[in-house]
Amino acid sequence: MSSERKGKGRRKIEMKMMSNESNLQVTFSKRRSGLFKKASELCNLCGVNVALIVFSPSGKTFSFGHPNSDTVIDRYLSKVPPQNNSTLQFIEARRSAIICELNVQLTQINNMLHDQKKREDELSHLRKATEAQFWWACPINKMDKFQLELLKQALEDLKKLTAQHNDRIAIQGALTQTLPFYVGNASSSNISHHHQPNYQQSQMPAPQYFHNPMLEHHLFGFNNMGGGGYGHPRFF
Amino acid sequence: MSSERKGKGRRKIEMKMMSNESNLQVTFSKRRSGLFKKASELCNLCGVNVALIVFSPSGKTFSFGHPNSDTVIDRYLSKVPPQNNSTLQFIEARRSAIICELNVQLTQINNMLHDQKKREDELSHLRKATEAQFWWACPINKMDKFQLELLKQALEDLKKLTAQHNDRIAIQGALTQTLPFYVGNASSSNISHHHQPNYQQSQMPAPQYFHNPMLEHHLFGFNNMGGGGYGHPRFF
DNA sequence: AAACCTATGATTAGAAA
DNA sequence: CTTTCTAATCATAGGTT
Repeated sequence: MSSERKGKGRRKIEMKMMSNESNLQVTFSKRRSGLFKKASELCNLCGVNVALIVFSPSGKTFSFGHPNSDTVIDRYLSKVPPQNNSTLQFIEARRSAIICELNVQLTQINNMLHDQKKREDELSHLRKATEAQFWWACPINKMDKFQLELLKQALEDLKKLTAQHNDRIAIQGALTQTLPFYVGNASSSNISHHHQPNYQQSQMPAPQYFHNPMLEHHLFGFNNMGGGGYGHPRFF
Repeated sequence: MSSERKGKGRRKIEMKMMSNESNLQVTFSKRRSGLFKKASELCNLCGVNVALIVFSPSGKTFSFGHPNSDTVIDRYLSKVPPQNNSTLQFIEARRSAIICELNVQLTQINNMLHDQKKREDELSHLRKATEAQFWWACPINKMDKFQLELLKQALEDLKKLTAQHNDRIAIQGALTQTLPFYVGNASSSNISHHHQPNYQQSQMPAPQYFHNPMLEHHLFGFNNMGGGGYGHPRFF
């Protein structure tokens, strides 16, 4: 489902050390170029001092500076206190590690957010589709005239079916008393039979009896509202 | 035309020092953040040494380093020869200026390329539209059966029109001999009148005589092929 | 200034050369 | 290692709040 893709264009990648060596090489090359371009653009647009130094995995040095990398580095080094004692270095190293860790966490959280948003959208679509398909499963006082007409028709159909069902069961019951061992379906008979008095199934006709799914919801609704009488429920 | 935009989303900007102060401030902020993010991603993905230093227009210092900016700067400074003499500094300055200049030129060329491509697309679309509208202006041997039928009908209509035109002119000629000084428009008469004998316009009936534009192209084609006779041309 | 929005320009992952 | 191509993803200019 979520793994299928139409195109094979750019894909999102996990923001962690790439394992594939050759892939890493290509990615490094591309992203280094992009990074230097961005630095250059920042200089062109804003005319600020920038220094950028990158060592490639293979040890090659790349640098960029505006107006000049050494000038910017000097300015930077003169700003920071000459921290040559081990305590400051330790603090610096720990800070760096913490930043890296926070970066990873941030990325993970972003991914989770993204996934969650996607799922939300899917659910929203699903809900809309469901509402369209099962419009009749909403409270009656929210239906429009047309929907009420449809429902009325369906309920009248149900009434007929229920009456037939009652008749059938009554006749089956009568036959049972006459022929206690006969059990069968009144498939080809217009005359229905009666059911056993100790009928232990649902108090309701099984939902699948009714071909129109519109009815199921309202049937159960009525059943809950009504006092749950025993015997054959009558709806009209 | 080219200045109208549907949406008000991102627009391309010229890659030169921004003049608007507050705009520059915002852009600097956004792009600085993007630059540092990219640097961080390069570290996360490729695990390479990176140092990035930026001084804001207002003088604030921003820096990033992996594993640590000072470490990377030290490594960088130990790589480059301690160039403290004025010649090397001069060379460096000139190189920097040249790079800036090249950057500007590159941007301009890219813009030209982009514009050219856009114009190309527009022309392509225009050509397609034109081909669809003036399908009948293509060589006859490239038409399909249906198109040939249409053209045939149009040419037969032309034949009739031309015959009528000839008759009209002949009658006009006769009238001229009878009424040599009459000049006027035959606006409300079914019988046309004459034009001056030293008629200097086209040897062809004016194209607008024919209501069907399909004919113009092929008429001129035939006219060029024929020997360009004088008098009233006859096409069929 | 800072954060958010949207349409659109820019970058780049993957595959191949 | 660098480049190219394509289809996605990402970044951001200009508004708005």
